[in-house]
Amino acid sequence: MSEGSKPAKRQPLKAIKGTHDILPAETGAWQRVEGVAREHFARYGYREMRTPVFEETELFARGIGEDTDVVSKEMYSFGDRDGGSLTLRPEATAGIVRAVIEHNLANVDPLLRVYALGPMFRRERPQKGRQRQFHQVDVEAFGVTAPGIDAEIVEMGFTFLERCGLTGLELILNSVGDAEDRQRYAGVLREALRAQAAALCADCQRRTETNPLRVLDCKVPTCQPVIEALPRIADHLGADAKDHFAEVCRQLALLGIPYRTSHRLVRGLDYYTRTTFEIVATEGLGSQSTVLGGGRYDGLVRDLGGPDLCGIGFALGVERLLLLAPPAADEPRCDVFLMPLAAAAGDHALSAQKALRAAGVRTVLDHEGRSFKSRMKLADKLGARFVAILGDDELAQGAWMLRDMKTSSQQPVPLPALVDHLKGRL
RNA sequence: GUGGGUGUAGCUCAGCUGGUUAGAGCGCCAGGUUGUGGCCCUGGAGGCCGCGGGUUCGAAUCCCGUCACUCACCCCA
Repeated sequence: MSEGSKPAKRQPLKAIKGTHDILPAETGAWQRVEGVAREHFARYGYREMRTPVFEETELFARGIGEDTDVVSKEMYSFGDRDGGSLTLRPEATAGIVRAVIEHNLANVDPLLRVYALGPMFRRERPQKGRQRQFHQVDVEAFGVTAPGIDAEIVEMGFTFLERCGLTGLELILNSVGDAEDRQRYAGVLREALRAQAAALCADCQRRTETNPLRVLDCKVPTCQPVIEALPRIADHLGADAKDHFAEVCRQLALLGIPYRTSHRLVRGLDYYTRTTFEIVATEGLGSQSTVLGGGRYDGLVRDLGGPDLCGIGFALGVERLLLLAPPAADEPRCDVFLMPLAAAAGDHALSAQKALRAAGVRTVLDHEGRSFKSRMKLADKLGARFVAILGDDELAQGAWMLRDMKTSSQQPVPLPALVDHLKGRL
C-alpha cells in the first residue's frame, strides 16, 4: 500500500476472521437453545447474570493463570486511553466472580446460582467448532462445599444437552484434588517426567517444568506409553478430596447419569480444584469434540480478592451444540396474508392489518401491488396459514374470502368479523 | 504460530490434456386464465472464473506470488 505500485483493488468489507454473522434463517435455532437454557436452569433455581464483555486484563491474568494458553497467547487485549489494559473476555467465570465480589453477592443472595449467555473471544486459528468470537452458556454455583452440588450441576448440564436433542454424549469426570494435593502431585509428576524426558515430545519437555499436569493431555502418540505409566492423581488426593469425589460419582450413578472417569482429564484453566468434568460428542465435531467443560474452583474467589467462597460451574459452546443439534424445521413467518385486489380494498386491508396485529396475529400485506399469482406464491413461501382476499365481488358482499392454505378451501367472512374468526382458528 | 486442502452465479458444483458467446441443478424474478400457492413447463436476471504477475497467437485451464476460506496440530467451549 505504501509503495507506488498498482492501485490496490479495494477488498470488499467482510467479517473479521473467526467471526461470523448469525443470519435470520439461523436465529431461530439460537433462540430455541437459549429458551431451553433459561427454562432448564430456572428449574434448578438459577437466575441470569450479565457482565461486561471486557474487563481489566489483570482479572483474567490472575483468574485464569498467567501460564495458560488462553492468557499467554489467545487474549484480545488493548490499551485504554488512560494507559490501562483491557481484554475482551475469553471466558465467563472470571467476570462473574469479579461481580460477585464487587457486589458482595455472597451476603445478599442465599442461593447464589447464576447463568450467563454471551460471546467470548480468543485469538486462535479458526477451525471446525472453533471461532475467535464464539458463544457460551455459562453456569456458576457459589458457596456449597458439599459434593451434592457437583453432581447436581453435572446432571443439569447433561440433561440440558439432552433436552436440546443431542445424542452420543460422553461424560468424563476427574478430580484434580485440593490446591495442596495438586501442588504436591505436580511435584511428583515433574520428578517422574524428568526421568523420562528423553521419551517425551518437545512440548511435554517444556510442560514438565511449566505445568506438568498438562502433559497428561498430550496427544502425541510417542508420549502415550510414558503418560500411561505416570503416577496418577487419584493416588495423591487428600482424604477429603477423595471422599468428595467418590460421593460425586455415587450421586451421579444414583441420578442415572452415565459417566466414566479419566485420570488424564486436566482442564486448561488453572483455577480448577477437586471435580473437573467434560462432556464430549462421540461424532460430529471433528477434533473439537468438547461441548461442555467445567469444574470446581474453591480458591478462585479468594485469589481474586474476595471472601473464602467456593464455587463450581461449567461453560458450553453454543456453536458446537448447534453443530450437534438436529436441524430445526423452518417456522412459518405469517399467519394471515392479506390480499386486497380492488382499489377500494386497500383501506380495508390497512385497518384489518392493524386490528389483526393488535390481536397478536402475524399479518403480512404486500405493498408492491404485484400480480395475484405472485402474491399467492409469496404467501405460500411465508408459510401463511390463511390468505384473505378482497376484490370487487367480496366488497360487494362486504366479506373477505378467506382461504385456508392447508386445506385449499375458502369461505366468506364478513369484514368486521375477520379478527374474531381468525383468532378462533389459529 | 505450524502443516495440508480448496478458491468458477445467492447455494452446491461441472468445465478433459490451454482454443473463440463460461455451464448445470437448486434458489430468485416473470409468464403458462379473466382473481388462486405447492407439482409441471417456458423465459429472464445474476459470474473482473479470489487477486497480482508470468508463459502463450490465445489462460477459468499451465507457472510463480499473494490473499481468503477450510481441515488438522497446539489448546479449548
